[in-house]
Amino acid sequence: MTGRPPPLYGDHVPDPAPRAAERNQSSSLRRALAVLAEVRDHAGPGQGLTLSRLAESLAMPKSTILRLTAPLVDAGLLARDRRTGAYRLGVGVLRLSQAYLGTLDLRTVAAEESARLAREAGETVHLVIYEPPHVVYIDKVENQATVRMASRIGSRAPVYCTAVGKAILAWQPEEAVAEVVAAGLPPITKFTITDGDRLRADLLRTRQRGYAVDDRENEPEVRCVAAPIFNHDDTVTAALSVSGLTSRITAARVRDLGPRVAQSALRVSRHLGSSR
Amino acid sequence: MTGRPPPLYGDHVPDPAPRAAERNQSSSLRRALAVLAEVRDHAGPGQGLTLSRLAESLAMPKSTILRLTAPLVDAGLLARDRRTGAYRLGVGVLRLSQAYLGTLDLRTVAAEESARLAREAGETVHLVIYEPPHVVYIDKVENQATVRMASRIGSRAPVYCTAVGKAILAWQPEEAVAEVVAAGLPPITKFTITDGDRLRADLLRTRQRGYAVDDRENEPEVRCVAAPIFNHDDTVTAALSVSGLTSRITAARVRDLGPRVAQSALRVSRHLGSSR
DNA sequence: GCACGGTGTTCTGCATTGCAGAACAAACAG
DNA sequence: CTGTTTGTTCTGCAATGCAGAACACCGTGC
Repeated sequence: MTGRPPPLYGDHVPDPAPRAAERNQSSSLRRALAVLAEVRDHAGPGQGLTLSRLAESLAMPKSTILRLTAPLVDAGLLARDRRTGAYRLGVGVLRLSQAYLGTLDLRTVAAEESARLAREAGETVHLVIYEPPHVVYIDKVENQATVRMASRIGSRAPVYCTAVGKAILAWQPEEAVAEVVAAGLPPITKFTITDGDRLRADLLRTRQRGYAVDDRENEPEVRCVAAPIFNHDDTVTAALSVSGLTSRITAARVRDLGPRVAQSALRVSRHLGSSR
Repeated sequence: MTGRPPPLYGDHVPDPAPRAAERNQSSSLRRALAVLAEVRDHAGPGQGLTLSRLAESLAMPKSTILRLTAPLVDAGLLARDRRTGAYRLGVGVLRLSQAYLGTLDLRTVAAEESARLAREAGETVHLVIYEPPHVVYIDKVENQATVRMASRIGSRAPVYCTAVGKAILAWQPEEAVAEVVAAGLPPITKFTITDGDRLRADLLRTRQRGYAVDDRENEPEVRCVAAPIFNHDDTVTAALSVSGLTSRITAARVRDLGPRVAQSALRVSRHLGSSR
């Protein structure tokens, strides 16, 4: 999407014998999706992206964008401010994501367990899936008592500095870990693990005790305990976590919560057909 | 989207002089979006849509769908089951909706609805957000006919004696109500509710009928009807109201306005992604 | 075993369809 | 009013997507 390879735009290679696979790339469709991505990434709460700005940043003629844009607006994926004419995302995207979340059976299966965990722990519970190289939050159960955190559903987070990420990564093959390390481990807080060997040691401990811990590695005031959810083929593509402010989740509490989160995740795994 | 007019697909009108506007319709892009919509609408939790089924229901050749689909998959809007090859929505749609919800300016979303409400009711409409322990006026649409009231945008008001405040409070957890009561309910007018239990009873009625009423509780000559606006996570942090002088807004008129304000607020809620 | 109806995928000539520059219109700013 | 930005329409050119047919690939059931 952001990193679509060579057929960037404007590269007209006068290929004498263009293969079919190289011809049929739906360039217009790809460009339309590039427009969509551009609007998604650069559109502040205040204003959207104007036609000219889009044309400039995507290096396309305005007429092209106008043409590509019309169907997107009709479909509700884009909307146009009727005063300024600026583009923003449209309500249609909500329909998409709602439908998407509806198709996730993991969410349904885990719902009961998440709710119980949230109630018993009195903290916020998150459910994430693994979309390399990130984890994506697909469900959240909040305890009503605490200060509300921003809704995370749909947002992404790095693998190496979150409990859920590490819980998943710990059960991936070594290559996956190597890739994550190779991609770099930029520090988010001063507690973030930025060394590959230390990360591997942490993943080993995670496997041994059955749950992962994020001790202020992603947010300065948040501790987080997560356990892997095993698929029907015993691979790990999801995780369940309990997180909260450090004032509430102490080191001692982590040792109490860990096994309970692992238990909950295990029950979900069983529902999915895991043999664990 | 589902009801796009003539250029359905396959209608080749042998127009001798096709206008530019009729030529540039990005038919391929439109068809790609039709594919997306089809997957969105017909993809149960269990399985996705197979290529052949898509081709059949959309009346397109399989090769076309395959070609259109490739970029959508690359963009993450569609995903393909690696075993069955069936199409389902991809995680990319979450990124879209996440971005969409981030850019939402409540004012913009509510603007259209507020204007209509103001026009139909012929009274002043207010939009407020909840900033405990107050409500803050963030937009106002006046009817030109009446005497103008002092501009309220940005000003704060107590929760317990305004319709907007009560509309919001009625959908908060009991702790929030307790806090408000604990902070005290000083009388503003002689109609102000100053008793915690009476306030709770009023909030209960508000929940039951779907809108809140301020009967001269904040200003001696003003009646006000308000309804809650639900967020994308179905919490309430804003409200919409119609207010006017008691001479114009009678008790009977309140019963007429109530459901209409509730309707308007509901429409705004839907735009914000509420499932209500 | 081999035909079968069912998948998904590749290929290729044809012309429809999208391309982009230029020309136009409209809204501001100086 | 002239200049500079914006958004929009137009149109010749050919690149690009179109769709049918041909291919490869399962499984199932005579």
